Amino acid sequence: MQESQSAATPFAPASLSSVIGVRVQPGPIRLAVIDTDSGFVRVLAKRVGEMGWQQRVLTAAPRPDELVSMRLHALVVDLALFGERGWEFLAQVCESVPGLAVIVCTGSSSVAQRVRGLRLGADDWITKPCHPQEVIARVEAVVRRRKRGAPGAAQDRPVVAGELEIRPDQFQAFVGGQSIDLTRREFELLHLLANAGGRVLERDDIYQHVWGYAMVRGDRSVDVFVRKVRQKIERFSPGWTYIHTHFGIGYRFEPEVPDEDTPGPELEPEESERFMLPGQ
Amino acid sequence: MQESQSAATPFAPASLSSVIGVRVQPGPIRLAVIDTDSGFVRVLAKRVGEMGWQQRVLTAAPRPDELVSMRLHALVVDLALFGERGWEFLAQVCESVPGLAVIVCTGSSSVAQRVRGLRLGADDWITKPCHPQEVIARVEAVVRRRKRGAPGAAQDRPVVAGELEIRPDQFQAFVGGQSIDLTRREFELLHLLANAGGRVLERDDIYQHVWGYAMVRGDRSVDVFVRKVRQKIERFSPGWTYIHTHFGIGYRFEPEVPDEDTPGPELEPEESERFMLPGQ
DNA sequence: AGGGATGTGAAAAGGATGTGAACTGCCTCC
DNA sequence: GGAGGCAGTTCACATCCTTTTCACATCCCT
Repeated sequence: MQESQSAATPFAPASLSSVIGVRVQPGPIRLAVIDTDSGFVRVLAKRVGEMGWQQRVLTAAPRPDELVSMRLHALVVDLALFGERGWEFLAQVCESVPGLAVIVCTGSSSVAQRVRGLRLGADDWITKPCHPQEVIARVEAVVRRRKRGAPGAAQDRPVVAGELEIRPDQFQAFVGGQSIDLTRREFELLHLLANAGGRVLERDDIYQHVWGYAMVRGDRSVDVFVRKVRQKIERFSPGWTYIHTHFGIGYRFEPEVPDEDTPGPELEPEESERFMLPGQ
Repeated sequence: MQESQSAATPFAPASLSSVIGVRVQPGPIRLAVIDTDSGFVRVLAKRVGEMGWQQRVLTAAPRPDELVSMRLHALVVDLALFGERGWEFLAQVCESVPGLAVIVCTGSSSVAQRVRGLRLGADDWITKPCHPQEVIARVEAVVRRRKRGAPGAAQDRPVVAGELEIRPDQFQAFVGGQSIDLTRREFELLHLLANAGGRVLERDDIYQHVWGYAMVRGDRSVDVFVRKVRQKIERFSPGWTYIHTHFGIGYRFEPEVPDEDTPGPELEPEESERFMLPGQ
């Protein structure tokens, strides 16, 4: 009964460990680099990959709406690529994608240029040549600062799956606007699974991520909580199956309405099939 | 702690939350510089003064709680002053005052040192000698990044919710024009919750924003103040519920009047749609 | 069929929150 | 200078909710 995984993302496939990761973030940082310096890009990409971040390398300026659709956390850009239009690009990006961390990484520059760049909205300005570790550290610093800015889970967008709506800002899931009444652990479990992009997550990984420490052999907590979540969802979204068991492995999230006849007696299946994979 | 006032004006009393908060920069940036390099400090102070910022120059390390009471937005520090204890100081400040922007400005350093500093929580690392304009631009960039998310002066606009009217200009809440008589912290707490747009705020976030520094485990201050605020509101607006508890997470603000005519036995009372917020 | 893995229900254990009150430090007023 | 009040903190206790644990049923793969 093994099932195939979901489609690949535009980003380099992230390892499971990076999804479950060490608690740096709700997930790995999504980073884009705009540069043509192949040596620099290669070295940086290697380090970024080691960090478990997702990355994209661009050699030309994307449109602002493309940047938005990439759902980036940070952008590293060499303004030299753009010549005179660099300032314009920088200003436009900073204005149209205010949540995006912008780090300029470019060759030698004057104080006046750096000040201008920072004033236009850049978050940092690094002078080449530079060490990739420093670039990474500065990206981290900027992203960290950005997340601290807004209390509450403004960073996570709601996920709609089948009749379910998972809202990180409420630490709660809803069906038809009504709260499922999940506890914190239950919610985190569901949230983790729903954001795994259809992958099967192993028990140990789930436990590690939701409970925060390593699972001891024989611990049934994950199973018990999966049951609780299933029950609570079933009460409000009968007929649907969201959490699938993979024997000997773990669990996988995917909304599935068992064929036909018994749709919702009262619940309209309006938002069916609207499952969106988180970001990417 | 030794200290010298570089600007004649002591810091103007300001909203506690504006120190750490998501708030837009209503007034000038409050900056402290820890350095003994009199030449650097003098030149920087001049520029800072021209910007209209408020500043303090310190020549020794203040305690974290002193930093909090200064209500700073940013701190520029030369780690060289501290010798080996510099890392310790940096780590402690960044951890206990998470809302404070920390910019290290120090002499020549290695990549490893800069990476270490940034990882410990510094927001930027500038190498001396440097141009004061660049220091200012970088401080601005960091502070700007932190206050993201609140367009305009929405945070200082009155909020009307249910029978409650929260007036930031008065540091007070009213019911029917009558003051609820909240204390400073009580008001800050209510104001923070009411401006969260219905999101659930975690205790740690609340504490960090209202109290200004990191909450230690076991601190019940948030709970106690929530009770005080609830009591005071209840006296003037009986029947309404404004602050909701989310077990294991924190609190959420949403005005709700229990309908007494249609007591649905087990069904949750419908969520109120009378709650309007300006921003968000 | 056998052994291990998972589903299920309920009781026990563990934590979190509500609440009242004592305690501290600071300020004002007498 | 001291009494009294106010704001904020800390503590103890009651209560409620959550999480863990356990025994047993059921399911799956070999």
